Amino acid sequence: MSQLKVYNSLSRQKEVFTSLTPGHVGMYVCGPTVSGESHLGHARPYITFDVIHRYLQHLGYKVRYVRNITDAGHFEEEGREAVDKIASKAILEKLEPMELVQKYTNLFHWAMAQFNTIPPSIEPTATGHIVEQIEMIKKIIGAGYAYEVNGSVYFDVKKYAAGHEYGKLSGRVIEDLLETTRELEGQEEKRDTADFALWKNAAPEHIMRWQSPWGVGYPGWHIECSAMATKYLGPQFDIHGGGMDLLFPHHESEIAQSTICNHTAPVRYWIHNNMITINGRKMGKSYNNVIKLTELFSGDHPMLEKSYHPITVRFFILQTHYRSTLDFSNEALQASEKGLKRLWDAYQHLGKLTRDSADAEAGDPELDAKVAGLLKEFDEFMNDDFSTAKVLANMFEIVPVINSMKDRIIPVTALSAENFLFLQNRFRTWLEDIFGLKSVSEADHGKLQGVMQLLIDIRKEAKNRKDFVTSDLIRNQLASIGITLKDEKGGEMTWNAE
RNA sequence: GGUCCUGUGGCCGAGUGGCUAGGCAGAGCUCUGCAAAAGCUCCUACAGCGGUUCGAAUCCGCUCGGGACCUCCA
Repeated sequence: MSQLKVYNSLSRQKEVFTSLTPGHVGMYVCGPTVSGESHLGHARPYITFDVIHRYLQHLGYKVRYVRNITDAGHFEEEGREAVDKIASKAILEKLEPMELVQKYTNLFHWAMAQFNTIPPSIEPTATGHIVEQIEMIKKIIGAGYAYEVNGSVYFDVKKYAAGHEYGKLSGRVIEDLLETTRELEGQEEKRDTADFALWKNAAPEHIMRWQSPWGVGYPGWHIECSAMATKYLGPQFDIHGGGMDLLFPHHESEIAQSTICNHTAPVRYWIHNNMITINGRKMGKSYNNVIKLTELFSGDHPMLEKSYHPITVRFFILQTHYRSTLDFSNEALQASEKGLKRLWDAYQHLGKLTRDSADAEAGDPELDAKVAGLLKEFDEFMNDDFSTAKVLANMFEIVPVINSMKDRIIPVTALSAENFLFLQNRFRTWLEDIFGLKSVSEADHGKLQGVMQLLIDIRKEAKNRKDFVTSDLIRNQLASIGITLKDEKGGEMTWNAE
C-alpha cells in the first residue's frame, strides 16, 4: 500500500508522513473562540481534521487529538456591555464572561455533534492554562527574547529573526515586516511593529483579568496554543492544523515562542485548510457575510433557499480538496444533497445484497477487475494528501454497479465472492468510519418502521387486486408528508423519509 | 503597495505532459398500471496571447480577471 503523504505548509510540498513516536500521532488543531456563534466557515477545519483524525486511526495510529477552546480575550456580546461595573450592585446584570463562554461552548459542541465529528482527546481551555502560559512567558523573558513595558510583555521579533527564520512558514520577509508603517493601537509600547504581545496589561474596564508577575492582565493571542500544545503533546509533535488565515501571524508566532522556550521547532507537519467563500469572498466577520450554523441547519437566513442537513454540509466539504477554496451557494449545496442521497441509497442497497460463495469466481471478470481497481484507489487517493473528493468520485462510479445488482440487471455473481465482500466492507469503512457520513433521513425510527411496514403490506395487497385507487392514495398521502414510496423491481417496496 | 494562491463545460468541482474524473442540472431511450427511483446513451471544457515539446488544462513568459494574508479572523 502507498505511503501517506501530506502537504506541509512549512516546506510547501507533499512529504511522506512519519510519526515521531511509532504508532502514535500528536495532533493539535486551533479551536474556536467562544465569544460568538460558529458559522459555516468554521465548520471546514473541524470537519477536515475530523476526517484526518479518523483516517490516521484507520491507519492504525493511536492519535492524541488536542483542540483548544479560546475563552480568554476581550469579549463582548451584543446588547451587553463589556464593562466591569464594580460599583453596580446588580451583579446578575453585568456581563459575566464565563457565562458567555459557556453558552457558546455548548453551542459549538452541539454543532460538532450534528456534524458527526469525533470529540478531541483533550479540549483544553485558555483560561484553564493561565499558569502554563505565564511560565512560558517567564522562560522567554529569561532567554532574553521578550521585554516588559508598562505591565505588558512583547516578543522581540527582530532579535529572534537574527538567529532564526521568522517568516518561514508564512513566506514573510522580516525586513518588510519591520518596515510596516501601519498605524495600530498600542504600537508605541513595542520596540518594533513586528513584535507581538505575550501578555497584555488589562485596562480597568477589561473584564477578563489575571494576576501575573507583570501585574494584572491577560495572555496574548498566540501564547495559549504554544503552552497547551507543549503541555499535552510535548516540545515537538507531529501535526498542527488550522485555517490558512492563521498562518500569519498566529502560527508564525507560535513557532517563534515555542522554539525559544523548548529549543526545538514545535511542529513537524503544518496542515492548513482553505477558506469557504460566498460569492467568491471569504466568509468572515469582517466581511459581514457569515451564515451561522444554526441558520444553515434551520434555513433561517435571507441567503438560504432552504435548510441544509449537517451531514449534507459535511459531504459538501468533503467533495472538495481541503486546500482549495470552496464556494458556497444554494445550488452547490443542493447538488451535494442529491448526490449524497444517491450515494447513500446505493450503500443501503449494497448492505442488503448477499452473495452466495458457492461459486466464488467472478462471472464478469472485466467488471470485477474494474471495481477492484476503483476500490484499491481509495487508499492511494487518501494517501495523496487526503483527496477525499477523488475517493468519492470513485464511489460514484461504483454506484451504477450496485444499483444494477439491486435491480438484477447484472447478477451479484458478476463480482467474485471475495471482491463482493470487499466492496461491502470498503463502503462501510469509508463512508461511515473514515468520512463520518450517516443517513440524513428519519427512516431509522423503530415505531415508524412498523407503521410503514403495515402500509406497505396494505398497498401490496391493493396492487395485487389492481386496486390502484387505494395504492395510489397511500403513496400520494405519504408523499404529501414527505415520505417517498418506491416500487422496486421484483415487487418489493422501499421508502424514504425527509 | 508587498507576499502568495487561483481562473476548468449551464452550475459545483477532480486533475501527476499523452490514457475524454465525479456530482448537480438538461436531452433521448429502457424498465413500469401510473409515479418515483434505477439503468443505458448524449452534452468532451480548460481566461487570452505567445513559447518549450512529437504532444500542454497540466511546464515557461506576458496580458486580463478573481481571491487570501500583511489587522481580530477557521
